[in-house]
Amino acid sequence: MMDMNEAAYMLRAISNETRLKVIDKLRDVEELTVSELINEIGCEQSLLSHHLTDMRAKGILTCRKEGKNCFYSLRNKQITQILDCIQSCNCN
Amino acid sequence: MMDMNEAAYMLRAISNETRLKVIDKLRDVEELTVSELINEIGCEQSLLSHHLTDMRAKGILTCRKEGKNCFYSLRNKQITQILDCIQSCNCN
DNA sequence: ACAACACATGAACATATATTCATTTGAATC
DNA sequence: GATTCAAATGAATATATGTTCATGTGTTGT
Repeated sequence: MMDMNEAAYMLRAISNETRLKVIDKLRDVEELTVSELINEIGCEQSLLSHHLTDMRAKGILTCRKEGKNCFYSLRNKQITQILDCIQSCNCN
Repeated sequence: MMDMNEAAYMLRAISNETRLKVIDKLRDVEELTVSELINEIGCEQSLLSHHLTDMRAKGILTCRKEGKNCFYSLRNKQITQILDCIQSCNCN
């Protein structure tokens, strides 16, 4: 049987508007810098940074540094399926 | 584009160990009483009741009263796909 | 060396969520 | 009608999560 505690932990790590937007933005592109994400999402720098740091710590994102920039990408693209899931559930 | 705020709201409504267990238990059966859920999950009555009430309010569960018992079921079975999703992501 | 840029960090605070405990409600049984 | 059972509710508390603001760090360009 599945570890529901672990599952809940991972779900909590993405159950936030900003975080879902990050995942959505990274859906079809390989990587984006923090600045690009800020512009796309329209979120304050510090707030986004906190979210990114935590998502990285939880294994949802990875980042690659290059000069001044930091390129973020999804560690596992499969996570985007959850977006499709909720949508198809139309639990609204 | 998808409403990420709404999506996050629904995800938050299930991002909890007990709640995921409820969904999991209701996966393959039509309905279960609160007492049955308590036994299956091993959760305190009041705590489970709070979760059930909230999940009902958020449209994840429905319930049918019959005598002393209350039979809970998933409003939309599709929500169980999210469990498969997280599992296949093996984000752990 | 200094300024500007991209991003991270930490502390403080606000808000949301989870948990417990005591009590209540309604239905069934005696 | 008093007791028992199934479940819900409310208040109080604990814990987690989100947000802001000020500051720090490393890098680039001058």
